[in-house]
Amino acid sequence: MNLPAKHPSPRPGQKERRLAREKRILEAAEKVFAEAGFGGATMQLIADMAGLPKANLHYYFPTKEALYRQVVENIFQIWLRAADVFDSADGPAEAIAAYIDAKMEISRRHPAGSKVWASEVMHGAPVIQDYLEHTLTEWTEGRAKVIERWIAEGRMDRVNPHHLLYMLWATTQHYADFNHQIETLNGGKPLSDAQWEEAKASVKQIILAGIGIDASNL
Amino acid sequence: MNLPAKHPSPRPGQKERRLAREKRILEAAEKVFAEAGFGGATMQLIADMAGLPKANLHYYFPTKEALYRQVVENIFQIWLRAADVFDSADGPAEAIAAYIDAKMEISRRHPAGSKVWASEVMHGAPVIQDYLEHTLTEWTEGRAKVIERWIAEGRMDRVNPHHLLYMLWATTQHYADFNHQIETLNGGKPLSDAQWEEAKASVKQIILAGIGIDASNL
DNA sequence: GTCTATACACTGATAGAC
DNA sequence: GTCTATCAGTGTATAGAC
Repeated sequence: MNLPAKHPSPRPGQKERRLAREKRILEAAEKVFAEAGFGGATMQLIADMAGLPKANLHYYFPTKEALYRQVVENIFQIWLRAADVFDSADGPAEAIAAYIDAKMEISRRHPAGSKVWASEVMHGAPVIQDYLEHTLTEWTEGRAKVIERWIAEGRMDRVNPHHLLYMLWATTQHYADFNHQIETLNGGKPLSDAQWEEAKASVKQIILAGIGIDASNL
Repeated sequence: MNLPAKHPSPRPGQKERRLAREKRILEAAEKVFAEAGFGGATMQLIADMAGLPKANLHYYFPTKEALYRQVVENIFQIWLRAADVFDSADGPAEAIAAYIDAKMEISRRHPAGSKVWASEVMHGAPVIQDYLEHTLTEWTEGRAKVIERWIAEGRMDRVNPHHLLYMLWATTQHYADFNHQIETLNGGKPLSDAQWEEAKASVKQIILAGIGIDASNL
């Protein structure tokens, strides 16, 4: 006799199905939140894009805000992984070049995520404020100290470390957040592979030279 | 006897009153659109902030979109005025330094406007696309040519003019669009006068050095 | 576990009294 | 010219059938 368990016996493959569907929802949500903002996004749009009935969203994510929160936290994780490469090299030239490459690659592959992040911060970080105050603050202060050491060791010009970091963030994320403007100025076409390489090279050229680093051997 | 005209005889001071009220509405709208995005903004919020009944908004601006459009166009005008200083100097050092100063000042004085602009572009420029395609494209191509001439004349390093312009926009606007993040990293406090000066100096230092310009005499 | 139907709140916008 | 009252539409969220 079949005894359907009240709470579903986690049959093999069942949990995976659920996770796969959650992932589809999160990807759809990221796109919709990026295109319309939190206020302009509707559960209906997200559901349509994920290919399931609207009410079903509320089964996986109880509220619109919970879904949004999950999207933003995922983006922060991607941001953190890119931040790691800052420490993978032992000198300013390699570290900053690798960081620029990593962040430019995120802007290229995850423009929607970057836009959601930008929108969240622009609106005062209503859901991610604790991450800004702790994780981001610690990371920033730590990296500022590293930069100051490099300066003291004479390996780069004396610059304000915070403003250097802001410039790195601003410039790399601009290629995601303002990709529509960049495409319009590019004749309405997305940047080609070669143009992306030139963008990365240009950013590295100006910033590295700007802090007194000879990048000719990178 | 008093003869109230059907269509109000434009009494002295009447037109001014209307213009003043429109201005109050536009300022309130800019703030609300910046804080909540187009989708998250409500006519009720804007009306409350402007200090008049909701329905009255529709007397001055027929639809939410018309009000939004006016806000965005005003911001574009401010952007254009700042762009003028690019041509006011005859060399790259003065021109770019003046442009950075002007755009940083806008970020400081008009953060809400900058956020509305960023949001508009991030969402694909639904109302401002024609400005991007014409006014902005022409300005950008013109300035790119000027930069190329400076390069040819040996007055600055060979860099891609477009990516230099993107970096200028990204960096200066970052101080408005991400001011909440910057304030959080500044211990929860807005930048002081001295810190703003240091920000401007840092941006100019890195970018000018980055394109091979000696800024010691600026 | 999944979908249909619906409750309830709130939005942009308007009609009509003043 | 300005405000009060209200409408139609849409949004989030849920109850309950399957």
